[in-house]
Amino acid sequence: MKKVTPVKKCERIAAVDLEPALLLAAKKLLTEEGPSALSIRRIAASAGVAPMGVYNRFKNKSGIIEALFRQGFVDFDAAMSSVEFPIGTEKNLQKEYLKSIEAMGMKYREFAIQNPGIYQLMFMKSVPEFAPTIDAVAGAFNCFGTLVERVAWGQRAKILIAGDPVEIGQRVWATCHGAASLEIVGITKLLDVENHFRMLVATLFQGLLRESK
Amino acid sequence: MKKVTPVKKCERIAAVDLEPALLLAAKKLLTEEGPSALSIRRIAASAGVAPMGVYNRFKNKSGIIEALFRQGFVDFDAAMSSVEFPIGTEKNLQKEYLKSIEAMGMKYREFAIQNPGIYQLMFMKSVPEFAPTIDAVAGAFNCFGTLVERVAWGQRAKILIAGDPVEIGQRVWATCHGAASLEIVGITKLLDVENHFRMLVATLFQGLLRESK
DNA sequence: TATAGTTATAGAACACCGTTCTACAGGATG
DNA sequence: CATCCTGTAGAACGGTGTTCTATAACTATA
Repeated sequence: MKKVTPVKKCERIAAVDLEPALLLAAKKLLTEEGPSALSIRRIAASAGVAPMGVYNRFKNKSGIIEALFRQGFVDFDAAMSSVEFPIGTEKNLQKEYLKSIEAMGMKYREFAIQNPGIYQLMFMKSVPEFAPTIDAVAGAFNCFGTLVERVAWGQRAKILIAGDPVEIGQRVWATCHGAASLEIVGITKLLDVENHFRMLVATLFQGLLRESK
Repeated sequence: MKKVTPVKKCERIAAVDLEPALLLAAKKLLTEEGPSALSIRRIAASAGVAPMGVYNRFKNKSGIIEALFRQGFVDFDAAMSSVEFPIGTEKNLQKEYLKSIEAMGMKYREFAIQNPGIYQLMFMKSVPEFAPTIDAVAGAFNCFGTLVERVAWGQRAKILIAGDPVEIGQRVWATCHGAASLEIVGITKLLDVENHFRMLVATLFQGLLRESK
């Protein structure tokens, strides 16, 4: 028998583009019913296919969840990067800088509460059996770079205190994450959570300012 | 046949005190293998009993998890309350106050990283199918009262800025939780995470101080 | 002491889960 | 047309939470 070069997957045309349909179904289940609804059978059924349909497109359950994880960081990065940043008008620089920082904080919160399922998947290990691969984690850390750059920018402009911008960026991130995650899981007695978030970020940056009050 | 008053459960003497054994087994599984190891069958087997042994002591899986949840907050409260608080020596009051705040923060982190399974159960919805009852949540909020009191104390001593102590307490909590939870799930590039935690709390309180720098 | 009533127990059973295996249908290649 | 490969559905395996059933053990009464 003659040996035949296998037909490459990309050369075949699928009847329907199943992979996006599966991802969409998974995201929908995660958003509407939470992590425990994320089962292979339910994802497959939502996309109108047998469980094997998932295994044909992804390695296993972790595979499809990792795809959600990665897409989440892409969307997150887009959201954060959409926040305007001051150019450098000299006069009200500090004021404008802090305004854009506040806007970033509020954008962070907005992403978290509008995509709680994805947010928990990204930052809160909400699917116990899922651990992202090293590669996916590296991709996730890319968005952190944007934050670090903006911290470093504030330091160069003599607005923020000196120090490792990565470490200070992590302080900012931890602060936003703390408030957002407590809000998502509903651990708060506050009525105006949005204002609380704003005040928290403002307090942190008050402590990060180079100049005295 | 004569109607007999049922024997009350508390009057019976169990062969072994199974309930604590089950809770201990559950805690051990959670700590050593994570939330996905928390199955009725494994808990029961660890305690040397059939699955029904769990249902005889607790309503269902949520029941035994809620017991872990409640015990977690008791332990947490004990840890936090163990931190010394300044009496009021007038002279170095602010310094001592901030020192005790730092100690509380570090105690918070210590609890989280020494009991990551329990911490995630308490604050991070790590068991998707478990939601604490209203009663359990109310108990959980008790520990928050300690923090609020200490914030209010700092306000009365003119150390901290004015404002709703509950809201400000939540700022402190969110900050500690953000750093601790990111550390637990391993989302950080920092080498000295302990120092980062310390600096973060210090930064927040720098922003909460009434006096200028 | 003997009997009746209650409880806790083990084990089977049900529906679900992730995953793997098997058999089959459809299209591309020779 | 014959062959090969791929994607599919469905069954199957061991796991899960939960419920049901039958039995054993224990308490309380006659």
